[in-house]
Amino acid sequence: MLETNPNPNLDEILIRSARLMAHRGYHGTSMRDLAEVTGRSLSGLYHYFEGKEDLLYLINKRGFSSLLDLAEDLRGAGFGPTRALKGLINRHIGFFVDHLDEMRVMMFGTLELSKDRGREINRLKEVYRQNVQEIVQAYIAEARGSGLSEVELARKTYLLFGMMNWIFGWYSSGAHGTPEDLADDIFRTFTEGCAAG
Amino acid sequence: MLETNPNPNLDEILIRSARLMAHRGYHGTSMRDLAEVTGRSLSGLYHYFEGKEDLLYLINKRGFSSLLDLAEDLRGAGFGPTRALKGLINRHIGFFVDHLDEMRVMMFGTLELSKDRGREINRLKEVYRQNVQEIVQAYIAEARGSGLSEVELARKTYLLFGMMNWIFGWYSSGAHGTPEDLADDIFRTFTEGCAAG
DNA sequence: AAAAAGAACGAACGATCGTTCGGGTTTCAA
DNA sequence: TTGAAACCCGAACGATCGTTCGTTCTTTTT
Repeated sequence: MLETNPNPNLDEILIRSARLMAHRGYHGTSMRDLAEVTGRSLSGLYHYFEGKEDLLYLINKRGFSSLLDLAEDLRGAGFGPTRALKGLINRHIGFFVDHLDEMRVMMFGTLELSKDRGREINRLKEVYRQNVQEIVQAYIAEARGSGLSEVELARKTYLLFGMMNWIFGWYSSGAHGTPEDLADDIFRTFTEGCAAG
Repeated sequence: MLETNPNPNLDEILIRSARLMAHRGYHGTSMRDLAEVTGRSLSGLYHYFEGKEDLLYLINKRGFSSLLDLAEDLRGAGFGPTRALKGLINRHIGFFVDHLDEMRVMMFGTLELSKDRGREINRLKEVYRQNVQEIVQAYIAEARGSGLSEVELARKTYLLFGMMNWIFGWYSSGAHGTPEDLADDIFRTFTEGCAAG
């Protein structure tokens, strides 16, 4: 028997809220807007959340946790450097495209969160970034035979994140190819440059 | 005699406003905050601007116009594909780092602008993007001997923008090298892949 | 010196914000 | 069938929002 979702309502509220916040920003979206779009009354929303910040926190926490799960799944597969890098880009882009609105909200940053919650989310982000950085490091070590300085390695990792995350502003699967095409393009550009293929 | 700034007050207001908006978002920054940080009274601000949206519009318009000027300067220099691409990345990153806060505001999008003003800013963005795309196209045509489909070319251009623009979230010149190092890293990664050098 | 224009201000406007409160339904195990 | 827990609501709270108003001080022009 399949495990049922422990709280389908909360899931749907978060998804619909992210859809609104993605297009208006956190401060630009009111609790009244969120109540309307989730088919509830304003006060009814507070049955599920302590406040507006809760929504932003949960969207971020679930999103980055999922990304982290994907990365640690990949680590368990025991791929070599090339397949690991390819797999990571595929998973990241796949998740991104499947959760475009939540990812857009996550890209805006966590400055509206409380100090503790902001730190928690940034910790998740940083752990994920280090996972990716290890994969990048392994790939580069294999491809060029020698390592990179810490600064250079971090920079390269950020450049990869740039290519992957910037899609929040332009990608639509209709006009720019399938997610698989996109992931493949990023992999080839990052490993061989833009004239590859 | 040097041409003097036609309105130094307005310039400083825009810069200080961008600094605040970059860290709190448009809706998260109140006119009272902006009045305080610019050393003026709330109502005194309205002597320079019709309203809050004016500030966002002017920050965007001045920023993208400057980028566009840089790109058309470059076109006038008559460089070959490789030097043109290198020059563009250098200029873009240089301007970005010199105007980090304004660029951060510009990255957030223009959804808070009126329909007409939003269209105007998006037109500036699109013209700049096409300038960059032509440079990318010329480089790829030379490097691999054959062209790319329209979809692939646009995608590659967006990937370059991703590497360049994503720095708004992570780059600090102290910890990640000089702007010149960064621009060089992006150029080499985009043209030869992450293991180049 | 007088007049016009520019720059800045405190006080207040209506609107909307996030949140709270007191009370209703519905659901379901005991 | 009864009672408790979960779910949901309309109405209102104080705070803050962007904006406007009438007025004063300062600078420039005539």
